[in-house]
Amino acid sequence: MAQTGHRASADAASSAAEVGEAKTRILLAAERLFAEHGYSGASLRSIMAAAEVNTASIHYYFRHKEGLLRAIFEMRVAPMNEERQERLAAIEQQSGDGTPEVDAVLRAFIEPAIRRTRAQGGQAFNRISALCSVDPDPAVRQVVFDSYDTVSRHFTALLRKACPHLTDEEFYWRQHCIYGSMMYMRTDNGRVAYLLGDRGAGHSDTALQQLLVFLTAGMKAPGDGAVAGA
Amino acid sequence: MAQTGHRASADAASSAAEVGEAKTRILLAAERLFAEHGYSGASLRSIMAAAEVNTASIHYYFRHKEGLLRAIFEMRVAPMNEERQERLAAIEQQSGDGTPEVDAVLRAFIEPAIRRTRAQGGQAFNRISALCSVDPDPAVRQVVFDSYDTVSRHFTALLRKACPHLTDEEFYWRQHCIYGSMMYMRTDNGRVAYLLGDRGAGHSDTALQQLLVFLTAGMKAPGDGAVAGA
DNA sequence: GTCTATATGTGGATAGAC
DNA sequence: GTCTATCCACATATAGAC
Repeated sequence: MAQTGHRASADAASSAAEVGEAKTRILLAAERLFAEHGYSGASLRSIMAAAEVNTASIHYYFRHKEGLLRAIFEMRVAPMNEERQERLAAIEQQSGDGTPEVDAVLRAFIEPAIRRTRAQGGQAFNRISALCSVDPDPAVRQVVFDSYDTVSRHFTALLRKACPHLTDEEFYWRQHCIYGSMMYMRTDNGRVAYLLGDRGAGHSDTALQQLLVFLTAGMKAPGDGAVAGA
Repeated sequence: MAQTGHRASADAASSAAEVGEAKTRILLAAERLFAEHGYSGASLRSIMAAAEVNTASIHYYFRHKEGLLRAIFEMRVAPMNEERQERLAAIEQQSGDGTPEVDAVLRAFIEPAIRRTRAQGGQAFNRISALCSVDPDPAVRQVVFDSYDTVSRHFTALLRKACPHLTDEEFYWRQHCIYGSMMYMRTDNGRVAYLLGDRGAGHSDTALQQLLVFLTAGMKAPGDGAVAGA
């Protein structure tokens, strides 16, 4: 009830089921509408109507539209990134100077991003994240970059160590396949799960499983150097 | 010079280097700006300014913004789809009742889409196509759907025959990886090549090569049925 | 066919009363 | 902190003269 002065944090979602203070209602409504129509496609007016707040409140709490988007990202990405970092660090420590397992590195990075079915906004955010990651608007790209860059670098460095059979250029392009596959999976998965609610849980598991199998095989495939080995 | 009454066709790009009649200038300017800022991010005003035409001409030639987008798609996709269909049909005929090669089917579908470096608008369109394929706007999705659906179905059917080791659900999700990888590759590839001009040709070849290696490995990876074979 | 001027709608953001 | 009323920029689209 109190603490409206605090910035948007991870517990915003958990307290959502309760009475719903204005700020939380705005965040959840925005998340839903951004997922449905994209960032630029969802107007502040439609968000205000869905959240049942007045015209000025969004600017009061979030300054501007971009601030609202950023708040949503901070709310959702923080716990995801924590989990990713922990798991990546564990792999790093375990493998020492050797080459880590491709499969494990991919799973550590991807699973926390895909498996977000609880707190019903989680799946909607999957779709937002996917859409924003290819949005041409520099402001949007900046939000995405700020949210993911640190962990992504960590992931990339570790995955690179796991793929000594690839040249830098080969690795570069294959990484595109990883991000693209994740991105596409999240748009659809987000849409499906949004429509199906909790019934989408089974779908989500299969999707994750197939994604990991696919990407692992793709990264392990020999480069130009090795001809038929591996 | 004449034939301004004809609808936008494949030769619009080739005659672009000439004097440049208004309609062609609009098409090329729109292609460039849609690629740069996305469909909804590029205003008709900015397009008119770039094409050096007046406010009314776009509506005169294309009725509305969506008509302009559709004209661009028709101009670029028609030849691409022809090539795809030919190559898919060739594989189909060659393999008869047997199972076609995964590698060949993927290449037939993907190569015509990625290798579009000539007619400098080709790469810009790659990016437009990628962006629009995940655009939440129903009108945009309709344009994309109308352009690609027929050939996509053909491709899917043939690829399905090439993957008897997968269940329908496994196949469904792995297809997401294909479309996602293509999509992401095309956004970047389109951006890079747009900035680099013809110097991006080498990049384009490597990108295509790695994409095919990656996707082939991913699709060939055994499903749940087969455990360690292949 | 080509242009200028403008209609009409909607967006984000603010001022200022309560 | 909360609300109403409004500003202003910019979008698509059209009317109608030349």
